[in-house]
Amino acid sequence: MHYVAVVDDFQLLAQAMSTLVNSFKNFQVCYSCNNGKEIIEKLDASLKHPDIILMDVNMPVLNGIQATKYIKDKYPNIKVIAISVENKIKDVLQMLEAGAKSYLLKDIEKSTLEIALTETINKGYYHTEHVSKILVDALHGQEKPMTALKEREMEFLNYACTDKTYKEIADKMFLSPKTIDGYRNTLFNKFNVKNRVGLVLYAIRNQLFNP
Amino acid sequence: MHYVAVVDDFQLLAQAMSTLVNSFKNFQVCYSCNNGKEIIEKLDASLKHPDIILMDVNMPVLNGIQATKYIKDKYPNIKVIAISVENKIKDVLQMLEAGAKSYLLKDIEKSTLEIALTETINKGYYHTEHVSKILVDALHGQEKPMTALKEREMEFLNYACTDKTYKEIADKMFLSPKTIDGYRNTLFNKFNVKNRVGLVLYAIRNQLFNP
DNA sequence: CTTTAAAAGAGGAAAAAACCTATTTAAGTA
DNA sequence: TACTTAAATAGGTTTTTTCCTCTTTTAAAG
Repeated sequence: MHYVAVVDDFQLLAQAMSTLVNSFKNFQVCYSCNNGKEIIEKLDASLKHPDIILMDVNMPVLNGIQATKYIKDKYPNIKVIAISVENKIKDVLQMLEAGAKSYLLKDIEKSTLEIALTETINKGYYHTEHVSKILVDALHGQEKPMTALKEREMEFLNYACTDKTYKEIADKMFLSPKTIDGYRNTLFNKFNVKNRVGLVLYAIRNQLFNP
Repeated sequence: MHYVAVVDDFQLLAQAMSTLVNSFKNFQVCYSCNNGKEIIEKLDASLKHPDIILMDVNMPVLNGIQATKYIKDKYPNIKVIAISVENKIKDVLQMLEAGAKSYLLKDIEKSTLEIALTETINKGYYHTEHVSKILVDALHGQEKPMTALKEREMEFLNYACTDKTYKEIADKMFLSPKTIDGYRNTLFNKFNVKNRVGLVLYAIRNQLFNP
């Protein structure tokens, strides 16, 4: 019998997922928490630890990436499986880098979860096709190392993602409208877009701006 | 025994939620679907209907609001309980307006779901404190209930949320650029925005467009 | 068969956005 | 200090967007 901890701020999901895991033959939930801080506190307070932690990525207080880093450092034998509703490339890479053994997406099925748990116990990891693709792309697909934006460019981008005119943005940033013109063209080139709507969408899709 | 249908694009949650509902004494899941279109097709195809539908709000293909409207219209006896990870005021109001009997938030607990199901069967509705507050605020604070978009307006909106120029959109929609001009002005007024970036942001923030 | 309302379309004008090609300024470095 | 580079800035032009007011067409209602 292998013991599993479930960590998810979405309580309904955490509890339901526990029920699901308990229905699997060789697995049993030992505890369920609602954020990274809680699971760490539980681990630090108890002598017997779970074999696997099903860890949500986006949580308040302490998110899955931070919690996983801490856990891998202090309890390297505990295997962490990341579970997220989002499949943002950044999240996946950060989570795996932090030490997660698997990364499951929201469109997973009941049986997949059992397979993921079993494989993680047996082979030490479980990757869906989707995640494997992200990993491969990240390794030799140096296509878009996403040129880091400078402070000022970032500031402009955030204004560009509002209904302000460039003149208004210029005022806000204490720059000439012509300089704003320059920032716009720079970002158009960096992001390979051709107008402001393209810029806004790119920013949102790459988490440079939260709508 | 009351029958429940679960509709959620998050399969893991849909299946887990089904397990949870099945564990309640007087409830049993009759079917589980992954978007609004699926549930409607199942209802239309079968003679025996569920008493309650647990309906996610944000789903692809056909979202919970649209599905609920259809269901309340065609099968007024089926009670819909909305479930959402988001607690956006607009979502709540639209969902209740569409005919949902309850609106549950992501921080719900196992027992709350059972209570919500029971109350909805007995009293016809179940509101958490949080949702009640939104309702009261909405009554006092004149939140305008988002005029529904027409088919063609929706189509235009989706094109407007791309980097296409209005001329290109006109070509795509087989309309004159001047008519497109009209659609734009209509939506500017409906959404109370003043330019295309505002339109795009409004669409995204209100789930009329997925970035 | 009118009356009415909504959708589609048009003309013209002003504002904003987008695209060039420059020059000036500031800052870091050999 | 002189050299180099990037940020800031200008001028000028074209295209697109936005905002008016107005007519035609279509569809629904009395």
